[in-house]
Amino acid sequence: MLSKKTKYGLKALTYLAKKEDRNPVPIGEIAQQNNISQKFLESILLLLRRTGVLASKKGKGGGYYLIKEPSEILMTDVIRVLEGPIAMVPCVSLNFYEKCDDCPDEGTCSVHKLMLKVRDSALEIYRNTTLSNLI
Amino acid sequence: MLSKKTKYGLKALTYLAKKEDRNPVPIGEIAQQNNISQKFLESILLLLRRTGVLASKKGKGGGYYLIKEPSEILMTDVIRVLEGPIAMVPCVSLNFYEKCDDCPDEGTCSVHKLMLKVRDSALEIYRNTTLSNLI
DNA sequence: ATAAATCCTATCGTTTTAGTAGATTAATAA
DNA sequence: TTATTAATCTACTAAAACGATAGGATTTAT
Repeated sequence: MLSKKTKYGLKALTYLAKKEDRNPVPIGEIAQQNNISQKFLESILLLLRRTGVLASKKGKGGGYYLIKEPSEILMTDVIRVLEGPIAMVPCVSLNFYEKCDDCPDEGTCSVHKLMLKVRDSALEIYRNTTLSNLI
Repeated sequence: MLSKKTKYGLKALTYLAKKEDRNPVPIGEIAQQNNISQKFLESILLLLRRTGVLASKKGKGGGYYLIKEPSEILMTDVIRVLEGPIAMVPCVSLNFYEKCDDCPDEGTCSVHKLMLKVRDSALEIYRNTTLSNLI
């Protein structure tokens, strides 16, 4: 299941991308327009800022805004920040690889085999989808 | 993330599929050979039996065994039983559809759009993969 | 100064996950 | 019939993750 964090994060990014200008948009507006708990969204936008997807401006007239063109914002990056690994098992993860402690040999593991396919197909989509494709 | 339940279930099924005969295999053997907690595996195999993927025989000489050919056992069925919906959001699920309460219109929802693609690609794989493909 | 906004830390209730324990039932072999 | 083997059923539990919420500190524009 996709976490609400990812869901809300994607909605917020899309909301910002839809705006004509790139002026700062306050959290309150984003939260209201998308039916998201403001406090929860705060932490999500903060995370997106810390990882370089968004920038923010403090104080009156402040808010969050995109620093890159929507067509430059890849889903691979967004999903990895919000949801974590794209792979469903660590042993097939590119960025978060970990060996399974119960599995003696990845080469013959059925789960590994299947999840590798699933990861590849998801990756294919995320790599070829930008924020602008979602508007 | 794939649950251990699904992972263990898949491993157990593969283990059974690899055997030449279709004689009942006791839980203990499956658990040991695959480094799975026996008690946990019990509940998983029980679930697979109740949903018609496996059959069982009680008492001495008993155990679990496949009732269908591995090539007849589709990943769509196995995954749905063990992991639940293939879709990452209920609003794009074929078998477990639910409307999002926060979303006014699926047609314009960016999350919906993206997750539909992801579901389709996963479905494509699961539909075209059987247990025999994992051996 | 004041209002508006982000930033930061901590906490919290609920649900899910991954198991464990123990008793019961059924089949088989002796 | 009795002992053994193995599935079945019910109940419980510890830990982690999830989805928030609370409250204050800090920054900026007017």
